[in-house]
Amino acid sequence: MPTINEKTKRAYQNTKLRQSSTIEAVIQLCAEQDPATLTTARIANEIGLSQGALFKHFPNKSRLWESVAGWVSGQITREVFSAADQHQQADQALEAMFLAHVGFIARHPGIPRLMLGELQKPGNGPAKNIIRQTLARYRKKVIGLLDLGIQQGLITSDIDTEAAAVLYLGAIQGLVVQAMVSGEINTLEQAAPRIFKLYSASFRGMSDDPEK
Amino acid sequence: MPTINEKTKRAYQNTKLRQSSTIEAVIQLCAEQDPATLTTARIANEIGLSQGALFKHFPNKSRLWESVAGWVSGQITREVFSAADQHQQADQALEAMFLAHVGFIARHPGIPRLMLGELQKPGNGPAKNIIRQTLARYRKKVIGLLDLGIQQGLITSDIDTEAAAVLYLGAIQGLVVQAMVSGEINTLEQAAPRIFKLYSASFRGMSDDPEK
DNA sequence: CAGAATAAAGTAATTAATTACTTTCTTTCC
DNA sequence: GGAAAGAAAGTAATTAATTACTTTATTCTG
Repeated sequence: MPTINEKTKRAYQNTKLRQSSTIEAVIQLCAEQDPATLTTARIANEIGLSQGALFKHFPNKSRLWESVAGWVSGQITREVFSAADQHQQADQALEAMFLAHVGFIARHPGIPRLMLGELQKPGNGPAKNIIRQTLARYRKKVIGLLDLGIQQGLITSDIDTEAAAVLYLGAIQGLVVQAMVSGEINTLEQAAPRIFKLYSASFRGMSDDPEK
Repeated sequence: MPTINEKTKRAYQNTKLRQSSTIEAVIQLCAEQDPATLTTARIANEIGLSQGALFKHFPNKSRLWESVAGWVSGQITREVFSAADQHQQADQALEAMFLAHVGFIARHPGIPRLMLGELQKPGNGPAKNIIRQTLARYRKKVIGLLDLGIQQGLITSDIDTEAAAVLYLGAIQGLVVQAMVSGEINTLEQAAPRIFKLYSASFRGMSDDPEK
């Protein structure tokens, strides 16, 4: 009953399977290579396929990137948002989101390179737009949670929510880029809580510490 | 006495002049194009030179990138550090540094793309190392100022300085990437003080507001 | 067996670098 | 100071390698 390991066993796989293998391979490869230098030959080789055969499953390279961007967008949104939705208190939701995002990146180290690589390109490519929309949705979620936190009295009411959203995303980026530079992806999850604690100090501010 | 406008007047320019023109052109081009797609032909055309002639002034493309990285590193370090050194109080120095950095990027919008593009590449290319060292030096400067601020009683003594340095760089990155995504470089300098104000709230924390 | 999947070979375009040769600038020497 | 000689900077064309994508023929699979 070849249900689970169908991917590795069968020699001839249908397009749907090949597509998902390809996306997985691209994300894997981005962990060790600049996306801009990723060739169709390298991708095909990674999934044990000839270069030409790749084009039976994707009409062109641009569409391939579009698929990858779509997968990343869906996955990151699902994981991060669901982490947030498990908490009633806004500050806890923000922290859960933060840690979920960093954890996701730690499990898929190629993704920052992938996203930055797309945003790098000027103009409005389809893949870039997907990433852009994902960031915009993310931003709105953060602002929404900050507003909720103000209502709940957990966040200073005089906070600049737009700036706080930028700083939130910047905190993640800073963390990730720092890890990318030093080549230590393993330190990511370890450092994440420290960064968030500092970040949250900017909007807790006040003197009231209910838990201590 | 052809001293000033030598660049535009002379048809045959010496290597030193051509090198600086090339660096300038590359940074200019990065503002509107992905560095990874920048060809020697495009660069040569920008400075009014044939493609082949470029190799009279640089032995190869890699060395060209190295020169560009070196220029960026020197310039950013000089401008940002000198801005910081004009203040005695650590918090003011940090703010001046922050604004100087953002201002520098606003004047050279291609630089983030350039630096991110280099950091994108895995391995240890010479150009990447220059960028890496620049960031490391920058990080140390920030940590040094935070320590000074603690001594001066301007910064909470229980602060996690390493995390604060990461968040500092992340704040700039977040700001810049946000602007890159939305395509609005003009909003950069406008938003910068708001971000820094929020950032600094994370280490001022306490209730004492000497100025209000 | 019929259709889908694959490998293998081919194409046209692009790119960094080289080459053969020309033009301009700089130095030398009378 | 001015011509002659040499160094430096320039062009235009070419090369070898690489790339995304196509075509053809073969092999697997329901």
